[in-house]
Amino acid sequence: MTGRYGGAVPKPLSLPFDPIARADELWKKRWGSVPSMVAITSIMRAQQILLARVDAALKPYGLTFARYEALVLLTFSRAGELPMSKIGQRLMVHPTSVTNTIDRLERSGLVAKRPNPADGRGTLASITGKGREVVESATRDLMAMDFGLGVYDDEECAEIFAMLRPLRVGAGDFEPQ
Amino acid sequence: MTGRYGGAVPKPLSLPFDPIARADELWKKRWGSVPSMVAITSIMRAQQILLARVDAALKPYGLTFARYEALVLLTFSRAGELPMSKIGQRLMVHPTSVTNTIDRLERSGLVAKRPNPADGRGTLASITGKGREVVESATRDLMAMDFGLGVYDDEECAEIFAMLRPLRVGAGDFEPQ
DNA sequence: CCTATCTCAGCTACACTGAGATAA
DNA sequence: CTTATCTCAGTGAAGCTGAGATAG
Repeated sequence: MTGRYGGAVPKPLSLPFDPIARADELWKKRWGSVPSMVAITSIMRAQQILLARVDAALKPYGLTFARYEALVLLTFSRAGELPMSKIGQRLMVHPTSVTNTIDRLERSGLVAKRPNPADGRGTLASITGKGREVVESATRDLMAMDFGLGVYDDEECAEIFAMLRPLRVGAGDFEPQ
Repeated sequence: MTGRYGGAVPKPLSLPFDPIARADELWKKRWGSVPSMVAITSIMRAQQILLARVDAALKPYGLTFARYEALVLLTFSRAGELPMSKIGQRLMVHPTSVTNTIDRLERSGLVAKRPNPADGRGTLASITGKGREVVESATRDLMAMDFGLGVYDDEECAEIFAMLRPLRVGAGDFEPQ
């Protein structure tokens, strides 16, 4: 915490006004009312805040949120292992990103890789005992901090989920119902 | 579009179920009900979807959303110019990121830099005529696509803003009221 | 002297493209 | 042969730390 650099991301100077509301006012005068601009800016900033909080909580484990999600996904599978391709589909990430993520988890000893006996082309990523321990501890920590969403109660969290679901449906993530 | 790579980010295979709802079910059995996990995952995915759409729309202009936001901010200032430090505070980004962003805009001829006459340490970033043209065109495009939020009407966009505001307040972004 | 502003070098995490090996 | 799976190399955008120059 040496560099103060004027107060940027971690602890901003607390602007005397809501920057998004301010942008909305100026936007209206120039280009007309655009509620979607206000909404997207809110989502972008929310993601930034939450990712910073969660990544900070995961740092002691040498995990990022992306790697944590991969570990959880493996935990949820029957045998504790999944093909790389399945991981990419479920986490909505690029295949080369899966390679990268799993390689790092492997280097940390949290995941092992082995050829897929059912498909000579494929590779299985399987969670190790150490991986299971780490995911348990990390999950306890994240739950204790409500994944950075402590200002909301359970019902409000459910509303956020419901509110954003149509966007995911519209993006073709899954077949509704 | 040569690499099909199994269908990842651009056009997923459309899972037969909602992956977040599925995770919620499995999560409940193992760690108990955690609505905040569902909410954060929704926000992360929403941001990913929107950023991909907006960045695609801005690509013809050689802009990213981050650079576009910087241009808009300059457009909103009285003289079309702001100190680098102010830009960082308003956009909530790191000072070195401001340097990087503005340098790229300068290389594209959309922004010019000059020493701050009121503060010998500081630098002003000022939008150029070309920068104003580009931001006008880009804004027209983004508004035409509702910033990727076409599935929501104006009222729903306002709800998203209202819903996420307490999170930004809690992060110390600004003083409410 | 201390603080503020900005830049640079270097690092990390991540997404993507393109190419290629291997197997279904 | 075509398609699918995965890896590697390289690029680009972005964030951070640490250090240092310069000025208030």
